[in-house]
Amino acid sequence: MGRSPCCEKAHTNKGAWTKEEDQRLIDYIRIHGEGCWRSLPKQAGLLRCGKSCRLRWINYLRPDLKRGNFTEEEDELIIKLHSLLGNKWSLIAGRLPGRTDNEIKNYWNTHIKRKLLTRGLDPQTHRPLNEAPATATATAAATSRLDFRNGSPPFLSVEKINSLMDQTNFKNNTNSTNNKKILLFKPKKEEEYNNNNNLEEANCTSSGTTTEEDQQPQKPEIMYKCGDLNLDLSIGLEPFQSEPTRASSGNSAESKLTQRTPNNHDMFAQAAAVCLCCQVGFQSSEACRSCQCTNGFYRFHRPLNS
DNA sequence: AAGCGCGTCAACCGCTGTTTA
DNA sequence: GTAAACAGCGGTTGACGCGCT
Repeated sequence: MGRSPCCEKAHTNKGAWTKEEDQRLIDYIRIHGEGCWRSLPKQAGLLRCGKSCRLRWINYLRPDLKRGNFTEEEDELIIKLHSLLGNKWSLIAGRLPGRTDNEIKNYWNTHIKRKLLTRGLDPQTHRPLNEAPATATATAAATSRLDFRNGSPPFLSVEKINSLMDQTNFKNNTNSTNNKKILLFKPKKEEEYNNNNNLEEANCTSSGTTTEEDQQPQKPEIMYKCGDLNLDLSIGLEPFQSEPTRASSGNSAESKLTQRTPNNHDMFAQAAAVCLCCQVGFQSSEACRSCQCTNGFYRFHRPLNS
């Protein structure tokens, strides 16, 4: 049963790539495109395993990579995304066009960590360093960020949600049956209700302020979902039941979208997802351009070919 | 000039969820 | 239904370059 072995691991090169190997990989992908990493090395004449080829292409050879020279805006976006997502480098990279998860991870460890420390902030919790450890531990788990650790689904603090609502056009509801707070996005302008084909614009271009007249109750709430990022922004007044899944699995955030149980289905279906770029105040940034609306659902797109 | 320490980053490793035979 | 490989992720390692002594 099962598949046949992917490659002859005994006869593969390791370590730094040579220019010739790079060129072979580039030439091959230019002609045949990405994917099928298993058969790629053999067909491209490379003595590398497919995994190594994929990594080399994604992290180094892809033509759309920026490489180096992080801007101040990117710095701040990374910090904010990290405060929400934790060490989900691939998700963070998905919001930064031209950046790879590996590059961001390295940049975080070499630059941003230090930057936060000089600001007196804990790089992991994003809370002040002088905060009492016990308090910090308790509040970090309960209030600081989307917590994927220990397999728990993410949850946000009331203060985080209030903060996000201040920055965006959110309105909160309390679902008493589920004992969970649900965020509902409401576009500012009435015409945005009449323009359902442009929901993404309604979100991405909305300003951070909401006036009384904007709160028009006769209009239905428009639910936004985030396709490939689990921004199930509900908060548990007590933590969710932990799922026995591996916390660090990169695709778990996505797969959980389809792994919801009937018990929490309603809550999940109602949970609003948002454009993170807008959420963290980068509506006008380049990062926001990766947002895309599909079938009425709000989606984030990873950079090309990632 | 040599030795050392430190920072950077490409690449590897090991793990998990998904896919496929 | 099961087992094995694939794909992709986060964590870690080690080579390299640079600055300081």
